[in-house]
Amino acid sequence: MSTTAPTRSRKAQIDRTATALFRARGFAATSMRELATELGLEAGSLYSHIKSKEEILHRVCFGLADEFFAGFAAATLDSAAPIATQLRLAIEAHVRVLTRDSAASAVFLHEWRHLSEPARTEFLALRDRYEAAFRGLIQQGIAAGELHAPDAAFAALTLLASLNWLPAWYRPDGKLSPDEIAHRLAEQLLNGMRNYE
Amino acid sequence: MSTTAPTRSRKAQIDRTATALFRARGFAATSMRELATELGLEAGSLYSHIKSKEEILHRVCFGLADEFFAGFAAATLDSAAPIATQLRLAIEAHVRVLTRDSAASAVFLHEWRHLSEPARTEFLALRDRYEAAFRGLIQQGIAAGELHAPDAAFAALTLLASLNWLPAWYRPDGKLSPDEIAHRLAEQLLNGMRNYE
DNA sequence: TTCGTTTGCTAACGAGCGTTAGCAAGTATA
DNA sequence: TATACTTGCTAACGCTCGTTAGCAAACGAA
Repeated sequence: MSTTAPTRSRKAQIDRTATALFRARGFAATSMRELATELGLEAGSLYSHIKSKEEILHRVCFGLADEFFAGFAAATLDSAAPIATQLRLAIEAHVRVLTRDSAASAVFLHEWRHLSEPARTEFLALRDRYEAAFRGLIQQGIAAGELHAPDAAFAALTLLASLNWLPAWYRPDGKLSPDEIAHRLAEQLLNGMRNYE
Repeated sequence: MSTTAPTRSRKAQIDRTATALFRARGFAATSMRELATELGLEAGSLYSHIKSKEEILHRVCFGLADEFFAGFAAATLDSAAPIATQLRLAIEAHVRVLTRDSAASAVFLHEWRHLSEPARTEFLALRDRYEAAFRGLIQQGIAAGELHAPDAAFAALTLLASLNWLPAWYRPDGKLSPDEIAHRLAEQLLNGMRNYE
């Protein structure tokens, strides 16, 4: 294990730096020479650790997909709990993933289109499954009378859209902690902004 | 006027085709040769009509910014109207722009980062101004007791995030018309999803 | 007819791209 | 000390990129 540890860390370091660049400039506009320079290497040296540029993107996108699914599964473990509670937990889990690594999240959200087939199709299938999970939760909530919405699919899209905008403005040193952000998002989405006096 | 009409239309045709490609592949991953082929031209011929690839992006991004500002101004013309009404009108205006040309909207939302300075900074300033306009409206609503939210800035971000996800899934031939979409978005954002029986 | 504009072509430029081959130094294990 | 692996270099490959120069056909306006 100790023999492979240095490899892993160098590889992980490449992934991290690449993720930051992919986020800032986009996948296509980031060159391997830029990435190498950022790491203090020559471009060719990168290929002692990775197979291709796209391999990095693949790892980031699918790695984050795993995290999102794991978070959702944990949030809905207690299927007897009120749907509103499960939904709140799922929102919090989602926000936790987004805030733990907002650069990787931004890449996950925007750069997946540069995956070539068949990875691209596989990725979209995963994303659809995740959206469907939220949609199903909302549908259950409507059926149980806990939630109201004219269209669960529409509500799910709006909900995820609000959450997924987070990496665009979240700063780890901002005034709101991830938990506070998750709480406010859940409140606002569940209660709306209208004041009934 | 008839002498400049063909020019305009050819240029506009290039802009439209480029916008569709920029949306589908991203600005950096779209080549001028690809664009030319799509138009039935050779790459060099494009430069009889445009000055550079970035010029197209610039026109799309700043053109849409104008449309968003015009829509907001029209929605808030009657400043004596209830804030909830103005906000609803502003949401509808925003959705109308997004649905009228969802390809250009997607480029506006995601590809502005490929503008070079100083255009990039100018663009971000415009975007900030637009966000501030929504934030101001929400603040007024909170002060007037029509809306409730712990943080107007937070609420504005969430609201725009929900709206701006629209180009990602909107289809002109879908079952919901732009007006219905705008109405539902406004309802859901103002009322939330929780059911109070 | 003449003139200017629009439109488009071919050919090429310098530059940068992702990636590979071959080599070598360092390091940990046996 | 011998072995294997990690890490990184230099040099170069074939390719694509955005863009330009120069030329030519078509066409409306005078």
